[in-house]
Amino acid sequence: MVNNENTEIKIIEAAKEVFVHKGFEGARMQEIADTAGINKALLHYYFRSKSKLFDKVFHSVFADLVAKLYKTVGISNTIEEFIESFVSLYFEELKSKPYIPQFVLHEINRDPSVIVNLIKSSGLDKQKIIALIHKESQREDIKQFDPVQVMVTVISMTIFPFVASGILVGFIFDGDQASFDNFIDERKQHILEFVNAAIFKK
Amino acid sequence: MVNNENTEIKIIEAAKEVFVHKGFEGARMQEIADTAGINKALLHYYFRSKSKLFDKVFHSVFADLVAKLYKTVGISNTIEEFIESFVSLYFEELKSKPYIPQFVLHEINRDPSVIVNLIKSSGLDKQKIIALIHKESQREDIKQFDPVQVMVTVISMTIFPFVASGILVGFIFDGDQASFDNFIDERKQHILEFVNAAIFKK
DNA sequence: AAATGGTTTAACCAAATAGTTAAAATAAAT
DNA sequence: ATTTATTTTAACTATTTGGTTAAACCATTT
Repeated sequence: MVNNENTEIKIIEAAKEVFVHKGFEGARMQEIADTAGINKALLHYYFRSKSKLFDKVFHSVFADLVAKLYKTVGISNTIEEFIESFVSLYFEELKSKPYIPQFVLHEINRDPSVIVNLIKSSGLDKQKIIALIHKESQREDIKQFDPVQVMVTVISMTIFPFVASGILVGFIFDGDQASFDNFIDERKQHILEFVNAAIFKK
Repeated sequence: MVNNENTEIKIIEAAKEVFVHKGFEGARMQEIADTAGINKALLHYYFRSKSKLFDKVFHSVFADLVAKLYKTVGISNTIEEFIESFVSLYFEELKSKPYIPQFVLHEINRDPSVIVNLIKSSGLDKQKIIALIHKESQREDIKQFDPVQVMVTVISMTIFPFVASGILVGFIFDGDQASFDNFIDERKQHILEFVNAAIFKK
C-alpha cells in the first residue's frame, strides 16, 4: 500500500521532465528514477519498459495540447475570437513549458506513425474548426485568403519562436536572454495586430 | 593514396543523411558506415569520434544555411526584395531538404552552447541586415511594426511548416501527403501576399 | 620488385544502459 | 500477529554501441 497512485504520478511527472528535455533517445531510465526520487527497479515495476513509459508520457502531453485546442474552438464564434483565444492559450501554456513543442515535433519526426493513433484517440472534432474557418472566410470585411494557409500562419507565428528559441537568442538577440523574454512578452500582441492588418479589408 | 578525398566526402554525406534524420543521440556509427558503404573502423580512421564527425556535419549544414542567408541580404535593397528572396531561397532549399530545420533546432536545443561558436565563425555580418530592416521600417508607406517581430514572423511562416510537417500532415491533411505538398507549393505565394497585406498602409 | 602509405577487414574491448531477479524492508489492512 | 501490497536494495544479465587493434590489402612511387 503506502503510496502507489502518488508514485505513479511522481513517475509520470519525472518522465515527462526528462523525456521533454532529452528526447526518447537521450533520456536515461536512471535519470527518470532519480528525478522521481525512486530506484530503477520500481520504475520497471510500474512501467515495464522505456517505450511503454514514453508512450504514456507522450500521449498525456499530446492529449493535453489537443484538449486545450478544443477548448479554444468551443468558445469561438468569429475568426477574431478564435485567433485571440488560440494565441492567448498557447502563450500562457508555452511560457511555462517552452520545451513542449520542440519535444512533440521531434518525436513525431522520429516516428511519424504514432500520430495517426493519437489523433484518432484525441477526440478532436475537426469539423467544428473547419466549419468556423470556412464560415468566417466568407465574410465581406475579410480578404479572400486560403483559410488553411491563414491557420497555419497563426500557428507558425505563435509556436515557432518557442521551438527556435535557441537560435533566436543566439542569432538575433546575441545571447541576451532578457531581450528574448521581452520579445516574447510583446509577441502575442504583435501577432494579433499583424494578422488583423493582413486579413481585414481597408 | 587510392581514394581519401572521395571517401571523406562519402562519409560526410552519409553522416549528414543519418544525423539529420535520427539526431545525434539516435544516430549509430554503424549505420553511418553502412550508408557510406564502408566499415566502422574506417569511419573512426577518418573522424576519430562520433562527436567530431557530428561537429563537422553540423557545422557544414549550418554554414550552408548562413551562407545562403547572407547571399540573400547582399542582393536586397528594399524590404520587399529581402522578404521575396529570403522566402524564395528557403523554399527552394527546404523542398529538397525538409529535415534540415528540425535537425538544426533539435541539436541547438540539445546543446545551446554550440551556437555561440558557430555564429562567431559564420562570418555573418548582422549589421547589414539590421541596417536594411531599420532603414526600411522608416518608410512612409509601411506600417510601424517592430522590425524584429516582422522578421521573426517571416522566418516562422517559412520554416515552421517544414518543421511541423508530420503534425500538419496528420492533423490538418488527414495523412494525405499530396494535399500537404500542394499546400507547400502554394505557401510561398501566400506568405508574400499575406506579409504585404499586413505591412503596407492603405 | 620493394618500399611506402593510405585503405579495408574482422575480431575485439570497455562502457553504458535497459531490463531482471530475489531477497529484505516497510507499512497498512485484516 | 499475520497477511498483503508496495518499496528498496543490490547484484546481475544481455545487448548495444563507441571505439581500438593488428594484420592484410592495394595502389603508387622509387
